Order: sequence, then structure tokens, then C-alpha cells
Amino acid sequence: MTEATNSGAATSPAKRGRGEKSSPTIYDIARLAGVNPSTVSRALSKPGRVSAKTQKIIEDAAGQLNYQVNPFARALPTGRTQTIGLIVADITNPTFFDIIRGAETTGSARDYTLVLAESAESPETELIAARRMLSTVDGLILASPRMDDEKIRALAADKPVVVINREIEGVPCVVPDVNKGISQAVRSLAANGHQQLAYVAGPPQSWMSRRRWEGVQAACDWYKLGAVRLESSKPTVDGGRQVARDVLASGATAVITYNDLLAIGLMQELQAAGIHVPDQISIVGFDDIFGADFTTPALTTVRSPLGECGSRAAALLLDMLLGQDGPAEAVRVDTELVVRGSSGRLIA
Amino acid sequence: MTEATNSGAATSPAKRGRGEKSSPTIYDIARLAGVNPSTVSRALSKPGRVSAKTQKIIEDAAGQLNYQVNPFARALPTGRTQTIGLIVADITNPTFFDIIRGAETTGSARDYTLVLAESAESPETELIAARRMLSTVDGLILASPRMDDEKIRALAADKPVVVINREIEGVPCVVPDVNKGISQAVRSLAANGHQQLAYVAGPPQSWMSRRRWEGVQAACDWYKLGAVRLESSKPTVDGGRQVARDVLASGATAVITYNDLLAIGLMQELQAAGIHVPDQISIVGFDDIFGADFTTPALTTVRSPLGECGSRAAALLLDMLLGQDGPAEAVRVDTELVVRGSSGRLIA
DNA sequence: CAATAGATGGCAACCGGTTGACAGATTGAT
DNA sequence: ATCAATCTGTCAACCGGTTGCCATCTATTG
Repeated sequence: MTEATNSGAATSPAKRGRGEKSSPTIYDIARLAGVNPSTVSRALSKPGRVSAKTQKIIEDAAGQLNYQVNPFARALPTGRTQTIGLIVADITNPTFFDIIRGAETTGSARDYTLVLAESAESPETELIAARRMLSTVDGLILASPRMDDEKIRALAADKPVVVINREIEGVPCVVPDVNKGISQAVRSLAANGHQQLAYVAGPPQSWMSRRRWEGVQAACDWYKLGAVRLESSKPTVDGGRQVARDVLASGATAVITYNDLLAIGLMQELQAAGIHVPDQISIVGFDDIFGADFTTPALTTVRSPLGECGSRAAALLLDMLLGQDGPAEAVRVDTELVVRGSSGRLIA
Repeated sequence: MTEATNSGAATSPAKRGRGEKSSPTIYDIARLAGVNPSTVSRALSKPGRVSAKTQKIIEDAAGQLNYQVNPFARALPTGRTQTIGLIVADITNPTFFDIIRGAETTGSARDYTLVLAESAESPETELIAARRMLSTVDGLILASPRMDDEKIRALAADKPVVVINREIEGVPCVVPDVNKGISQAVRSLAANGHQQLAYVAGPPQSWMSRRRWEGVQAACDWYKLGAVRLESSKPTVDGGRQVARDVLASGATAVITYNDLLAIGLMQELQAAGIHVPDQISIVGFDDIFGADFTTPALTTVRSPLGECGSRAAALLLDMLLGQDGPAEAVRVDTELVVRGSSGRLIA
């Protein structure tokens, strides 16, 4: 017996790449506890399947050996990996920081590890990343996906998928409900004397950008403001700078942008042109990203609770992994207007 | 033949959790190509080990079946997982965004997947996360780790580890070389008439904060400026606000902070108190994080190429996985002063 | 006290690749 | 033509858990 242990220990050390003292297995525990490996396996993963007495013996032995399951060995027969994947369109975009964080936090709270990939805003890269991931994770979160509904549904047919920032029939989704925040914003602008509003749109293929424009239109209708839509070249600070001349040309005195980056770039450019914000033009961003309050004046913005989206999506996914059905309806989280200095009374 | 394929497809569908049509294996390929599974394995992972002819047959068959290796099955006997882990102290801290991005980008360029975890600034959580990860990744990157040198060395003994933002004897490290940037900053401040400088320190256990203070001291010595060190409660915008009164009390006309967040908070608070930046006090941050140029005036800062650190660290790690030795010396990446509006001539 | 149901542990096959050992086929040198 | 050296493919064991099935043992019931 001792001899067996010994020889076992003697053969294995060089096994793992870099001198890792190959960790104890259920076989080691079984030998120590005097039971069959399968019993150890059951004791460790099927509560109640073995008697309390043996359970204890095995747990003690496991503790003594400082046992840790080998995730790969477990994943192989079961397919379970204790891992969730997250694909974001652009890692440099701070919008996603909070989503990543939310997902990581609730994931690790339930002992799931987060695997991260970026699609670089490309539908093709996204699909490839998703496919590659799908085989190694238990479920997938897609944040602001750029690929077709069809492709996403196909992925969702294979493994649980949750989508953030987009609604897709038949796939569980978590989306900020923009209406509340937008209507607060438009009401506030109307109350401050604005009559003509411009919406600076995001990428054409962005579902969320369309959604926000619809919300703006509806709110402007209600509050009797004129609304025009302006296109941006890209949803970044730079894109915001570039759209400044269109904004001026539009004659609007209030601007709502697809996201905060556009708003910040726009504000910088307007200020550089000698225009006073908010006295001459009010600017309202979207998302309340990190840094939105660094500007002078600080940016008024419709806060999307991105962190909450990430964490809700992860929670949803984990529930689905436990066998629950995804919600039939999209989960909506409320947005709200955060009033800071970049919006205010129009001083004509 | 067709029948075999067919029956294979027919028996397996219920296998994987949620109707995943269990993917083809090397056995399927072997059957289709009329060779032994081990030959398939070799053809697919040991270039040159099989003849060009069979190689082609097998590759065709693999392509036809749309084969993808099962990472777990591969990981089990080999230990290789095609995965690198990254542990950051705080996911909300934008400093790490760039590091994450750099690591993800160069990792995925070499077909490695990034696994992410956060330590929430706690040495204990960090160690636990690291241990848990270590068994499932090929190598680990620790960004601004908070745990003891000893613990890190212990981890490094098991698997390749690369550390960012800290130097540890015997462990490969990637650190910004602060001297160049700091001396540019101090020289610029001296040239603008400043004589008394304050350094606002970061967390006491931060290696990098000490390092920066040493750099500031040395540069101030050289340029004949007085330097005092002030403590901050926490390295955030809020911490920056709180340290404002100490800064004023110190009589310094120029401030270098441990990081940009402190600088931004400090600037906000000073401005709120009616102090003009940079006419009365110059502020220089550290890192050039996302948003550092959103402020008015935009923040002058010593840029740490965090993205490059992340990507260099990942590259280093991947090289080590290929069997190369880690560098004996820490890899240093240059910092440089980015002059924006928050620093300038002292107008007494 | 016999019959039976339920609890518990063991056996062995299996998940899907990897790899050392080996044998048959080729090739080349003599 | 002979023999060694090299190539190439096969066999089978193995990585470390999981799980269906069965045997045994215990507790319950008539």
C-alpha cells in the first residue's frame, strides 16, 4: 500500500509542465479513506448519495490532502465548465467596463469564472469568438452584439445565451428601458425653454441607437419639441467633435447624443468654437460612463445602469444553467436622468 | 459510411445539456479518413509526424466534418489549456482597463483566451483567485498585485507568472519606468517657476506609489525643488478631494499625484474653492487614464503605457509557455510627460 | 422469520484527446 | 541482393473525474 503510494508519487512529479507537484486526485483520497474512487466522486458532488459517515471520512481525507477538483476532468464527461463567456464589442469603450465588472462580480460570487473576448465591433469577429467560446463555456453573454438576430438565435439554440443592450425575439435579453430617462431629459429641456432638439445617432447597425432615437422622437412629440436626427461617423469623442458643425447648422439648442463619448467630444468642440454650454446649447449624453463628471461643465446624461445590466445578465444566465427557463419578456432596467451642468436654461 | 455518420448523429444528440449536437471527434474523422484516431491526433497537432498524403486526407475530413478540438479533452492529459489568467486589483479602476485590453488583444492574437478575475484590492481574495485560476490556466498575469513577494514567488514556482506594476526578485515583471516621465514633469514645473512640490501618495502597500515618490524625490533634488509627501485616504477622485486642504496647507504650488483619479478629485476641489489651476497651483497626474483629457483644464499627466504593459506581459507569458526563460531583469516601458492644461507657469 | 424495499458502496465503461512503444513499410548504402 | 536506418501508422494506456448498473447490507413489513 505504502509502496503503491510511493511509486505513484515517484512516477508523476515530472508530469506537469513546470515542476508542478501534480495535485491529489480522487484516487488519492479513495486510498486514504479506504473507499472506492466513485464513492469519493459522489461524496464530493452528489450530496446525500453516500452515508453521512463515509461522507465525513472522505471530506476529512480531502481536506487533509488539500484536494481540488480538476476542472477539465470534470468538464470532459459532463460538459459543465463553471465558466461563463462575455463578448463585448469594444474593450476600450468604457460603456462595457461596468458590464464586465457586473458580470464578473455576480459570476464569481456563484463560483463561476468569467472568460472575456472582444469583437472589435465586427460581426464576423464576434461570431468567430462566440463559436470558439461556446464550446468552452456553460453559457454566453453578448453585450451589444453586432451580428444578425438569426446567428444569435442559432447560438442560443446550443447553449444558454443572454443578450445585453438589444432585444431579440426568443432570446433572453437585458436592456435599459430608455423611455423613462429620455422623457425626463426631454421634459427638463422643454422646461428650460428649448424648442428644437437634435439627436446625434450612433452606429447604423446599433439596435440601441435606433431605440434611443425612437424614444427621443416620441418624447419630443409629447412635449412639442422639434427633433432632427444627425449621423455621427463613429461613437467616440472624435466622432462627437466632427458632428459639431452639423449640430450648429441644425439650429437645435439642445442635443441628446447616442452616448457620452459623443457628448463629450461635441462639448469640447463647441466650447473651442466659443459657444457656451449650457447657456447657448444644452448637451445631454447617454450612459453616464466613467468620467462623465470630469468635464466642465459636468455632463448631464441619461444613466444606463450598465453594471446592473451585466450583473442581471449573469444572474439570468446562471439561473438558466440551473435549468430555469429564460424570461419570455426582455428584462428591463430603468434609466434615469442625471442632471449636471451641461444642460440648463437657454439664454438666447 | 453514410450510415455510420448518420447513426452517429442519431445516437448522440441528447448527450450535451441543451440539445447541442455533440460535435465531431477525432474518432469520427478517423472513420471518415480510414485511419487510426491516434494518426488523426498527430496530424492535427504534430506537424510533420504523419506523411503529407495522410495529412491532407485527414485535414479534408476534418474540414468536411467541421471539426473543432475539445479543449477539455486536450487539457486533461497535457495540462495545456490555451488560456491565460489575469487578476486585477479593481475592475472599476480605469488604470486596469488598458491592461485588460492589452492582454486580451495579444492573447487572442496568439489564440489564447483571457480569463479575468478581480481581487477587490484584498491580498486574501487575490491569493484565492490566483490559486483557483492557476489550476485552469497555462499562465497568470498579476496586475498590481497586493500579496507578499513570497506568495507570488510560490505561485510562480508552479506555473509561469508575469507581474505588472511591481518588481519582484525572481519573477518576470513588466513595469513602467517612472524616472523619465517624472523627471520631465519636474523639469517642466521647475522651468515654470515652481519651487515647492507636493506628492500625493497612493495606498501604503503599493509598491508603485513608493517607487513614484522616490522618483519625485530624486528629480526634485536634481532640479533643486522642495518636496513633501502627503498621504491620501484612498486612490480615487474622492480621495483627491479630501487631500485638497492638506495640499493648500503644505504651501506647495505644484502637485504630482500617485494617479490621475487623485489629480482629478484634487483639481475639482481646488477649483470649487476658487483656486485657479494652473495659475495658482499646477497639477500633474499619473497614468493618463481614459478621461484624463475630459477635464477643464485637461490634465497634465505622466503617461504609463498600461496597454503596452498588458500586451508585453501577455507576450512575455506566451513566450515562457513556449519554453523560453523569463527575462532576468524587469522589462521597463518608458513613461512620458503629457502636457495639457493643468500645469503651467506660476502666476504669483 | 421470511420477503421486500431502500440505502449504500463498488465495478467498469466512458468523456475525447495524447503519447510511448512498436511493427511494418520505405529508403538508401554497401 | 542484404541489412540498417528512417518513416509512418497502429495499439493501448492514460489524464481524472462521472455515472449507470449491480451486489450487498440494513431496515421495514406482514
